[in-house]
Amino acid sequence: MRNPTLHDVARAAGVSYSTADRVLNQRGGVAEKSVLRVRQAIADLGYCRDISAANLSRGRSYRFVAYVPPGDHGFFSHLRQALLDEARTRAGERVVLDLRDLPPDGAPIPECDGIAMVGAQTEGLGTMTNGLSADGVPVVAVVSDMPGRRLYVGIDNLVAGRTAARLLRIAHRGGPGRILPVVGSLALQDHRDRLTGAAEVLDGHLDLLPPVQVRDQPDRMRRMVGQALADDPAITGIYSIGAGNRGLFAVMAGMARRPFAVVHELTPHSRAALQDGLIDVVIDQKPAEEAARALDALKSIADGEDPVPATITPAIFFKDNLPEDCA
Amino acid sequence: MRNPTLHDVARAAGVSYSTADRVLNQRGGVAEKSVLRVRQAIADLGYCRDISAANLSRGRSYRFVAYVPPGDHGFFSHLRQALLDEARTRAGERVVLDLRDLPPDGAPIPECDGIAMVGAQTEGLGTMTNGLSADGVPVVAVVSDMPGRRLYVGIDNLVAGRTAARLLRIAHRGGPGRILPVVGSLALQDHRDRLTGAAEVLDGHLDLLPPVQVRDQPDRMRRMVGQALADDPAITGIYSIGAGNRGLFAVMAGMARRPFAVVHELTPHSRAALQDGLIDVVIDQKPAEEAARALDALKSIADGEDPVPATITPAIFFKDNLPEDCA
DNA sequence: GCGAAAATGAAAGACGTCAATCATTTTTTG
DNA sequence: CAAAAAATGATTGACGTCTTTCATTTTCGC
Repeated sequence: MRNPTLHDVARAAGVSYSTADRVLNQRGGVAEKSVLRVRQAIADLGYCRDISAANLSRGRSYRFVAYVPPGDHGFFSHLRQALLDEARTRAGERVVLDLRDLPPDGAPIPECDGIAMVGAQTEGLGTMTNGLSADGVPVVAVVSDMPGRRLYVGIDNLVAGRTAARLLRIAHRGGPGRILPVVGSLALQDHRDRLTGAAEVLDGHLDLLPPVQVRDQPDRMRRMVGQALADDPAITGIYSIGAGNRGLFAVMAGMARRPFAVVHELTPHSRAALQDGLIDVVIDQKPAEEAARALDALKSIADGEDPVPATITPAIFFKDNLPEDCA
Repeated sequence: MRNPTLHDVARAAGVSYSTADRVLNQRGGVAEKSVLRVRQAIADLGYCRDISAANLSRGRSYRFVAYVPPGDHGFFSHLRQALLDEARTRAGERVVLDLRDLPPDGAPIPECDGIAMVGAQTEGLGTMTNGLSADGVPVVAVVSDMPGRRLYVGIDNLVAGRTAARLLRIAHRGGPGRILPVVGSLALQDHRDRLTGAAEVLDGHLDLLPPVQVRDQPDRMRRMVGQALADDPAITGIYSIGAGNRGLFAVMAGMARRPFAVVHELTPHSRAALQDGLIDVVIDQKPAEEAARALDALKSIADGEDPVPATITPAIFFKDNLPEDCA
């Protein structure tokens, strides 16, 4: 009925609790045949160490540090909130989260059991190998991947780009069209990935114009996209890959026949634009889910398990399937 | 640094551990002013009971029962597998899941800490009030809602229908079209909801034909949809609301100019059909996520917390954003 | 102010694991 | 075979909470 304990395992293996413990926790100094017998007993009984009891005993808490780029609005502020919320609901499971701004290059590595950080353009933690920072702390990349991390939790941006392109193709019904891609910067891997994915699916079906770079700035977005639309009235679709979409919405609000528009990230602004019919699709990476999965992963790693690479499938929102809670 | 313990709370409140415990666990027999002082101390220190320790002490395990309709293929078999997988990864957290077929009416209620069941057409557990079965066991509805449950974990079928309709509208680019809805049965609330949602969004834009009922049977689907398409060559879109889609794929495979097709649930068959271009969109309710959220909810309830109503946003799959793992 | 009732305090043994110590047995080595 | 080394067993006190028991103090009604 109840799960077997390590005592049961020891008894079944015909060894003492100490020996079973030495095997389980790899303390060494155990004869090969004893190791095998204990392993066998563990397998036979289906023993599964009680993590709660173990953590209680160790007096251990999961101290995690999350690094998120600063900014008190937009996507990253959502992510921050999601991380804090998620950590709070796990407070009873001894999870303590320390949320910080992305550190400058060469900042000291905090003493903790794991780090979640937005990858991207930063080198904050210096070189990492085997998913560990220089001090041996496991690092999980969130939202944006980075080299050397132990695990990446986030959407596949290539796939996101392909998704956007497929929606654009559907909206053109197989007919011709000209698509304007708008990126924050081509220096960002994420943006390049989305663009590449889109190009793959559009290729041979719709024309993909050279991308406009707006540095995630609304006013720049407004100016440059407005200009592009004026220069080329044949534009039938827009794929906004980065941030600063308020500028896009402003442009769209002033148009009679709008091109089909796909943007990223559900925010109060994009939500309103969707509802008002200024844009057609929002591809959202669900920061709440990313936060939850990131903490799951950090906990798994801290427990010595193999973290399950939870792929986040981006949500696709239209005017008609917006979630009720204001995001 | 470390979380305060109940001892700390007692000390801060100037009472004994016993009294603090009596307040925390509502054992009664405590003077009002002591209750207030303890509550204050809990708030001041931000005390949060260590659930692991509590469970360890109680020798408690979370014994949950899940009722899923029988069948060794298709959606429900996915759901079963997802539930088992999810339970296994939580075995270390004392979660024990007993997976059963949906019981006949009036079956005895198992002794356990919570029940997850697919709602729908069953009355298996008899009357429920306040989310509790007759024996006081909390019940969570999964996939399909039911009256009297404590919480529903699943997608909003109205929204799913609206989503499908929006995709159909996009695919028609504002032009005219005739949409054939295919349901399993109009007796199923879920199917009616999806149809209603679709009707809302299509209204005034595309013609929605009377629904075909195929009882989730592939051969019936094949026959009836084939007939409908032959009778009305002007059909430009199909929304398959229920199961039995293999029949649909067979019909589509024999057509030169296919209507735009939206179906539900990602299965090996629908996946293949999507990749082969036989259909255009799959709306999936992500059984793995539903399983995870259902267990989350049951655990929360068992811990006496208020479960967070985790809305599941259906995933929208095209040919280009299919997940890698075979579903 | 006296007895009864209510409130409080003190203590102890679980729960399953960890981590350490020390004694004892077995195996290896020369 | 004796000594050294390796392996094993036995035991103990945490960790934070639950639960129960029993003794003691405070409060209340009359």
